[in-house]
Amino acid sequence: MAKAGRRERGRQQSTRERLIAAAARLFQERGYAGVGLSEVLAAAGAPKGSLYHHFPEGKAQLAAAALEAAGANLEASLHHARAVGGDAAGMIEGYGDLLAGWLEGSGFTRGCPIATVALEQAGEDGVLSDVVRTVFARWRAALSSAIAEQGVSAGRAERLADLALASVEGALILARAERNAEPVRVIAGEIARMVRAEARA
Amino acid sequence: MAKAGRRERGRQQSTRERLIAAAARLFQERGYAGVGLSEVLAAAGAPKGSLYHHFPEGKAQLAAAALEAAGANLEASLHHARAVGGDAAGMIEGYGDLLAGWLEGSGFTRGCPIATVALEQAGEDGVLSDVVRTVFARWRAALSSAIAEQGVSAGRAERLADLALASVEGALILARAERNAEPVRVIAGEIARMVRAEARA
DNA sequence: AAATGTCTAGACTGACCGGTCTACCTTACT
DNA sequence: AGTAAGGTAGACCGGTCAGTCTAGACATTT
Repeated sequence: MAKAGRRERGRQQSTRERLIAAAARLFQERGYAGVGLSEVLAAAGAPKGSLYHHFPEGKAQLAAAALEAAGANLEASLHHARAVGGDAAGMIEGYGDLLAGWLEGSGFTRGCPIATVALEQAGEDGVLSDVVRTVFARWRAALSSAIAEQGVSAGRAERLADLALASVEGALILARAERNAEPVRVIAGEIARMVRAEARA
Repeated sequence: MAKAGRRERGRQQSTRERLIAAAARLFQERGYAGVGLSEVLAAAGAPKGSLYHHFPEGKAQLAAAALEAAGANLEASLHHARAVGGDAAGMIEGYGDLLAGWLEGSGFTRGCPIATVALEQAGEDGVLSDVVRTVFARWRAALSSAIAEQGVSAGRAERLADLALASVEGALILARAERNAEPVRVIAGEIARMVRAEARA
């Protein structure tokens, strides 16, 4: 059986996975500086020793792993929304619906999983800024390739992808501030309409 | 001379004003939790006693005053951009240019003066959340009234204002992450074009 | 000049921060 | 059985956090 350690008991998560999940949720809710390690450890049910065993470089490394995981997760949802929604516009609408649902389901504590940290860290240059950059790039690529497949030129598709991404990110800020998910749906719908119009043309 | 204390020496700022200015800049750059009071005090050149004299409720009260001041400042810039730009679309373009200039001038450390704190505090309900809400509301009102004056219906104008606000906020996130102000200008131009089209119709 | 209220000044406090360290438990291999 | 490796457990460390407190500087009023 080679590698099956205690971490494979049933379908429970390993300590490492629990740490990442707890960190992702907390950083999403209150940002990097706003969350202490003790809180992450409590949420994950793990002692400090485990954290520094799995993430020897500490908080920043844990946060990088958490943002990466959350980014990959949302990227998968994007691709799923595209498959379900049919075209790029449907993808954007589905994406907006998904996020609006997250907002409402969490009492507006969870918006974009990386935006808060992205803003906090925008000035610094460390691992976190790098992760943020690559996650955004992947989301943009997913959007722009979907738009380009609708017969929009590559350059124009990238612009529209930027616009879609920015609008939804901004809508999430407004929605969380007002505790009302409507802006997210409205704005996603608005952008979807715009993309649809250009795809037809 | 009644009220002229030492604070009126020349055109220097009072301690209170320096505290607010320093706090506004630092919170804009790195968020609420990411900035310690000692750092604000050092930047303002003031001792702790002065802070707690002017802001007896401490950090939160200082931050509220700082966000309010920054919000009013940007609102004034919005109105100015409207006067200079001629119409609502010009206002949005001018607004984008202004923010893009801030970004570049600060090495991408300063974006929206309230967005970072808005996201950090979105879950909590304290003074800060209230200030964030009212500042966004005032920005939106400035935008939507300008758009409505172009012959767009009130309801539609509000939607477009939401879209403009959200897009620019989101563009600021992307721009700071990538250290490139272009998205801000491009997206502001895109929204301006959209508003112009609807105003003509 | 005495008194008053405003503001400055910074030492100090207890709590919490991220990070280190040693000890121990469990599993796998021999 | 013995041992090494992987992982868990939490006490502990210096530093920094927001906030309190006492003292005094300064300007104005009486």
